[in-house]
Amino acid sequence: MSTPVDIILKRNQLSITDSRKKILELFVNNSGALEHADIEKKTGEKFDRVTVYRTLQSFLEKGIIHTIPTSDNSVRYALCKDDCKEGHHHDNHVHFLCNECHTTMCLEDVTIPEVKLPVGFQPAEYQMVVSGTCKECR
Amino acid sequence: MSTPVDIILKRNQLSITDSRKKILELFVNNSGALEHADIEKKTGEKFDRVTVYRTLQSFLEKGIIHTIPTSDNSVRYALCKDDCKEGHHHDNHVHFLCNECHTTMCLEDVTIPEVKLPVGFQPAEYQMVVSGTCKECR
DNA sequence: ATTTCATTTGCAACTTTGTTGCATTTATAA
DNA sequence: TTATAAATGCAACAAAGTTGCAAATGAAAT
Repeated sequence: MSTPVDIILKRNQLSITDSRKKILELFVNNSGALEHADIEKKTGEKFDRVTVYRTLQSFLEKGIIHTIPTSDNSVRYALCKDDCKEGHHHDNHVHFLCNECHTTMCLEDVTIPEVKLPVGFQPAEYQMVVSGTCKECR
Repeated sequence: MSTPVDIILKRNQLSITDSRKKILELFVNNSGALEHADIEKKTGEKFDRVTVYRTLQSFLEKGIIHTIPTSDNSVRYALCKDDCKEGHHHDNHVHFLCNECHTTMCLEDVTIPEVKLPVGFQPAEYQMVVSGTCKECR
């Protein structure tokens, strides 16, 4: 039988391994974004650091997850809602960073507004992160 | 005599030292944002890594520079246009990241548009980064 | 100009984070 | 069940960031 996680892996031509299943499950079951350290903790350091790096890398390449810009030196990943085209996907939603619980989440329903750039600037991608207090913490 | 850089330091109650002068000059003379590694390179590794970290930290605390969100694990800093209030400053402009020359720059004239968040979300700060091709590279 | 004193710097030692090559293990398909 | 390509874990490393402390320096007062 195929679990939801297996289906995602298959659809992206990734072989179904223990680490990929466990790590992808984390994203599916977590509403917020995860960074490398979170994953190591949540899997109980069951997998090698290298494996986690490589797993995240391949999820990223396949468009299963996307990164969220942060002001610090961490890299945060979140599940792409639906299938994103391999390579370039459309991540046109706003991200929210809660200053209380420090969770980063996707606001799938909030579309990034267009902005008028100075002459000569050719936009390709827009990223927007709003920080403040989230629904749960207020 | 006081150079422009000296004035900025004095205004922020920072003693005028060699490293602070040189590093602040980099920001004043560079249009784009700088990360730690850039600063070490551009100063010719004249200053200890620790000094650079501490200098950036104090500039940040005084509101002389601000960070720009990035999707990777780097931290990019740029000069605050005018005096920002110590601690919380208003960095309500859009940032542009060029995919050709990899420069990150402040678009001071482009204000981040407001977005309507789902009920319960209390915004405090907005960040927006547009990537694409800049004025110089097209 | 000289002295004083708090601040800043550089060094050393360390922790954490991320990378690479390679042998072993595992998943998939024949 | 077996063959084989892919994924994993280990080891060794490289890079990034931190901390404590002694020495050097800047600013203010004499």
